[in-house]
Amino acid sequence: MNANAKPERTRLSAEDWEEAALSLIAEQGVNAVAVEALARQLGVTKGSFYWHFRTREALVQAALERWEQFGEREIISQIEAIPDPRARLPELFRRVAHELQAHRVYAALLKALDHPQVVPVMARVSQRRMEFLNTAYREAGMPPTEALNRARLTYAAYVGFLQLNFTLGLPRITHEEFDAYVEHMIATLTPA
Amino acid sequence: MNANAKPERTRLSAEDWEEAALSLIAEQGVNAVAVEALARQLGVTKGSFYWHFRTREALVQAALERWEQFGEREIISQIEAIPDPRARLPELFRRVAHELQAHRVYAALLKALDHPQVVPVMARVSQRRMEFLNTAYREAGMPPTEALNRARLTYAAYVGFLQLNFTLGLPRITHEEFDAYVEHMIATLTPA
DNA sequence: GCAAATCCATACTCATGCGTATGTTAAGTG
DNA sequence: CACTTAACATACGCATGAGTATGGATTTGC
Repeated sequence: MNANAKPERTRLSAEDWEEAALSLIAEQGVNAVAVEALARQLGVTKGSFYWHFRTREALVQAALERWEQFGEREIISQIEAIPDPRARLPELFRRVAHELQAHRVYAALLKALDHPQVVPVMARVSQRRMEFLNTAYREAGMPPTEALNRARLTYAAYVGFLQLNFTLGLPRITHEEFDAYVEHMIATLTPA
Repeated sequence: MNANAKPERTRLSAEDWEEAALSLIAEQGVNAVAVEALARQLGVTKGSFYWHFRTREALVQAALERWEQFGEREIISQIEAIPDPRARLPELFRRVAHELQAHRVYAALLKALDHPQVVPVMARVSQRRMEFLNTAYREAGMPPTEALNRARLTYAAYVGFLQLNFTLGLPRITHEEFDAYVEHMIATLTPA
């Protein structure tokens, strides 16, 4: 019983360190990733760490690239499975809105953009997502130029929303208010 | 001649330190505000600093509050001077779009939101600006609930745009593209 | 069942950056 | 011109956290 409450005294791999670093980033930001602190949390010491990684920078890099690979997939494939192109965008909005838990790492990285290592990762991820939005708008019947600008606008609104409501804790919006806001977004940013 | 190229060997005041800290924040982020580095830049040593401020934290706090006070005023009063309420929002968008230089501090603070001292300042500033947008939308004839949501959406788009284009250097948008984007924002987010 | 990897602990070094202690110079002020 | 105070210099202490050196403990392959 109780397979991993006491961390299941097995030996660690590099991936274990990367996962631990990622969840620490999600909770306390990139700057909180300190090797001795992480080691304590994993029940080992620095000696272990410096066997798996040459430097702290290498760990952060590996963790970020790991997140970049396994982070998105889920929702995108779900949305592409929807047959009617015009139904995809509203559905995308609602899905994203109600899985904000999955966006905690993204939000955490947004508020760590002074760290030079996260900037290129976030740039790539944001670029891909905006291109996804771009084709979604075109497939919904929007002319190319307008679709690109609308994709930019939509993704900017998403990023800004995370900043304003996650990072800054602006006056706690209620659940009903939030749903109304999402519907307002759909009505404003989505083609009729 | 040459009144302040060689820093004009006069003695410093607390305000001088705050201004220096602010411009350093705008260029290199909050974490770059180190007292010894700042002292070198001002041509003095730590001894001077710890006469004016009790701690580094106090300097950061003072600099942020200084920015909070003298940061906004300009544009808001200019916009309120426009007689036709429906003309204010488009004009606001265009003004803000072309004075992005003035928003460098705001962008710099956006990417330093892991620092606990900047969060409350940014929360207050963002709140005030959103309320300004809110009344602007109502004065343009929008019903209250919709106006509030539209204000949230607009400001989120603004914040997100700064993040995507300032902090992340997403594929250098051209001048014409940018103007077209602004007009698209106006068409999408502004009442006809 | 024993060697060679693999994984980890212990005990350091070293740089950075905040803060302190105390001495020194330049302005005022009576 | 004495003397007080604002503004700075110099030289420390001290905590934090990265990285190293080296040896001990476990696996794993043969």
